[in-house]
Parts: sequence; C-alpha cells; structure tokens
Amino acid sequence: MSEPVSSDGTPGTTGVDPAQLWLRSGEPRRGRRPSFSREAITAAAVALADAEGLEAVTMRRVAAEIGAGVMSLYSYAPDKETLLELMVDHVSGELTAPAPPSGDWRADLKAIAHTQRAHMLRHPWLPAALSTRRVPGPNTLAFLEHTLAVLRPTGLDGAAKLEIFAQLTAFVAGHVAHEVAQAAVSRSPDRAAAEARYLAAVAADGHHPELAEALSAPVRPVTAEATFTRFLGRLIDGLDTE
Amino acid sequence: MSEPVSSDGTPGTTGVDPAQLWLRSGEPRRGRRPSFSREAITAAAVALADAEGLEAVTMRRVAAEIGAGVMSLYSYAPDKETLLELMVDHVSGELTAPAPPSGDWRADLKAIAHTQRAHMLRHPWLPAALSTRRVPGPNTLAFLEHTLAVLRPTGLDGAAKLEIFAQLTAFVAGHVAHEVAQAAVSRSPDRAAAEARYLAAVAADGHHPELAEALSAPVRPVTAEATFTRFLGRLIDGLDTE
DNA sequence: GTCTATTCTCGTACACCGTACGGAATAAAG
DNA sequence: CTTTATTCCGTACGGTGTACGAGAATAGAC
Repeated sequence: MSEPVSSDGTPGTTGVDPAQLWLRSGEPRRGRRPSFSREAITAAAVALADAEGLEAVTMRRVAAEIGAGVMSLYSYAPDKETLLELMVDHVSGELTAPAPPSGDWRADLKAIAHTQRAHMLRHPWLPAALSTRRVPGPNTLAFLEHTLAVLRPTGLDGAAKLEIFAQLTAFVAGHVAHEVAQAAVSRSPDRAAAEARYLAAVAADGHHPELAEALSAPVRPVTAEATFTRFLGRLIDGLDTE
Repeated sequence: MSEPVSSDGTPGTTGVDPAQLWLRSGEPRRGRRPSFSREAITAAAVALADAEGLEAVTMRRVAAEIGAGVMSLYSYAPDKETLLELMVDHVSGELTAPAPPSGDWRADLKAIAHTQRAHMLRHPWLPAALSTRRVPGPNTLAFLEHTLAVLRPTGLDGAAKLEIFAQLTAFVAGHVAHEVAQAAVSRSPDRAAAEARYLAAVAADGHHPELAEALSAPVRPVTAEATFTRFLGRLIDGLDTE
C-alpha cells in the first residue's frame, strides 16, 4: 500500500524490508542451484565502482563482469538501489576495529574517524552512496558496535552515542567528498587554470574585496590530511560527557 | 584534448569553462530572439526539484514545464550538469547575509550555518547537488564574500578562511542530508517499524551488546535543530584565531 | 524411473533518459 | 534583396532500469 515515491520532495525511498534483506533465513533446498552469489555480484560491482566510478555501475556492466545475463542479477537483489546497499555494507567489511578501546575515548574516536577517512578515500564513491540513508548491514553494525564500545566511558545515553556516530560519519563523508572533488580538479591542469582565471576575474571586479584579498595571499601548501585532523580535533575535543 | 572521463575512479568532471558560464558578455544582437530565458528554465528546474526531488528534474520535464521543446534547453545550458550548477547558484540567491558582521565572529559564523541549514531544508536536494564539486556562481560568491568578511576579525590568512567556509558548508550539508533522510523514514510508519524490528532482532542476537543497551534506553525526544546547534557549537568554538 | 513443484537463468521488450543532428524560423547586417 | 547568426525543436540513437515469461535445472514425491 506504500507509494513508490513519497508525495513530497524526498526521493523514492521505497526500500526493502531490512530484515528480509540482511537476515534472510536458511537455504531453499529445492529448484535449480544458483550459478552466482550475492557476494560475487556485490564484489564485482564494488570493483567496478572503485575502478571507474559509481556511474559505471550499471546492471549490464555488472552482469557482464561476472558472466551472467542482466536479469539474473535480480535473483540476488530486487533492484539496483539494493545492490548499492549491498556494496556499502560489503566494503564496510574492511572496517575492522583499529584497536580495542583504550581508556582514552577521544583518541579512540579520532582513530575511528581516520579509519573511516582512509576507507572512503579507498572507495571514493562511498560518500555519495552514503548520502541517501540506508539501513546498516551486518558489517556496518559491527563497526557501530565498536564505536559504541569506545564511547562507553563517556557515560552518555544510547541516543547520544548513536547521534555522535551519525554525525561523525556525516562529517567524514562531507570532508572526503570535498577532498576528492578538489583533487579531481587539481589533477586536470587546464581545468584548474580555468577556475583560477575565473576567480581572478571575479576578484578584480571590485565587488569582492574580501575574496580578492584571500586569493592574493600566497598559497601555503597544506595536506588534506592535516586539514582533516585539525577540524576533527575541534569537533571531538568539543564533545563533552554530559 | 581533455578526456570526457578521468582515467581513475572520479566521475567525469569535464565541466564548462566557468568564465564562459558565469561571465558571459553582452547580448548577441543577431538572429532569432530567445523565447525563454536561462532564469526561467532554472527556476522551473528548481521548482521541480523542490516539489518532486532531484530525480524528477529531467530535460523533458523541465522543457514541458515551461512549454518548450526539449532541445531548446540546450540553447541556454550546454548540458544537464550545467543546469544543475545553475540551479545551485539560483537558490543561493536566497542566501542574503543574515546581518552585517558584528564584532563576534563566532556568533556570526553560527548564524551563517543556521542560514545554510534552513536553506538546505527548503531545498532538500541541495546537499546531493553540492557533493559534486562545482565552481561558485555569482550568488554563491556573494555569500562567500559575506562569510570572509565575518571572518576578518580572526586574522587568519586567506587559505584558512576559505577552508573554514568549505568545511562549514560540508558539515551543514552532511548534517542536513542525514536529517532529511531520517525524516523521510520517520514519515513512513511501516518503514520505521520495519527498521525498528530489524534493529531489535540484531540487538537480540547477543553479538551486539552495546547496540542492545543503546536501543533499550528510552528515546528522549530531541529536535534535529538542537542536535545541529550542539555539534555546530562544538565545531565553531573549537576554531581558534591561530 | 516419472512426475511435479520450485527455483534460477536470461532474451526480449518497454519506457525513459541525455543529447547529436539538421532543417525551419527569425532577426539583424551588408 | 542576400547573408549570417541565433534560436526552436522533431527525430533519432544509444544508453538506462526492470517487467514478463519461457525454458532449464534441481529436489522431493510417488
């Protein structure tokens, strides 16, 4: 009875029952045996996204990659949206806890954030894929469990801890999205030059004195990592235990 | 000579020369007079995105909305990607400075962030549209100019100020993306119930004691606004003037 | 063995997408 | 007038996600 698209502006988050997706029960001991596996399909899709970006992940390409017919994929995932969910949780399997919780929860949280950043840099499509809300799969839940354990010494209540996890993830995703986009521009010299020329022209129009001054300063080289660490520190050091 | 898609994973940020897009010179006083305008097309696209989400913005829908043939749009924007850029800058026109810089730059920055949040809530497709890096248009630049002015008392150098603007925007976008996704789930009771059932099942499996405890706590109602304000405060109060 | 129920495989088809192409319409310049 | 520049847009092409249904493969019932 639910609409395929909500009546307002939000995208059609019809979605599949998460329990049926992640907690699917025992094997159906009848009928033709599967030729492929959800795992293999997901891995192929991830490899494709890593190598050529998210938009290269089409049902046809994925099917071709594993030598299946296109429609065969639909025996393993009800639609492409779900395949994306599978991809996200699949790569989250790499997110093993960097270390068991020490006593210093702030340091642990920072380590977690750095792990997430490295993870997203390894899979640059992740921030975009995460932006549409998804139900956490088993691997994501394992990582969440670790984070909650790290936050135990804070004495915060459950809701607050979950909130911190969500905010931290959103922060890292936002940062990495910006970081990779920036890197993509820098990698194309003519594009970067065109952008610099444009900004210089704007700065010269007299209506943007602050911008003009900001751009006139010599560009000191800073690594993206350093910037991340600095902002992360501000965010986490500002957290207080109640 | 530039490739339509970079060789690695990043999406094809071919892009148009920003100067030609935003700084286009005088009128071409020859040939048939335009029946439409970039402004009207952009406004129609924005209205569509506001009402039905970003994925409702197709060239055909936009054209139909203003009573044009599909291909006529390409006289005003070279491709859909560019139309998205136009949309982003168009709505940024609403981002007038909330107030001239007071002396308290932290308070001003917080006001800016709240303005941005309200703006993105009004146009929930914005975080997604912003995630792919774009060259700032005139309206975005005006807002940037205001932010730089607010940051003047910090005495930070240009690069640091620009960094703060980028990070703040990314933070707000990340937060709002999460916020609207969360709201979309809550708005569909059966979806929310299914999710709760799933998480309860996971919590009951014995492998997620921290999650079980976090979920068992009574859910105290907190507004998204309060959460935003809290995290924003942490981020901004942590900024220091070098 | 045969039959039947169940499951997976996948070719075909459809609606929709972005947009290249080129001709018709329009308006100013020579 | 003719020329030239510009906009309008119907048609068409290659791509997308996926509904449908026929066929193949397997397991249990008899």
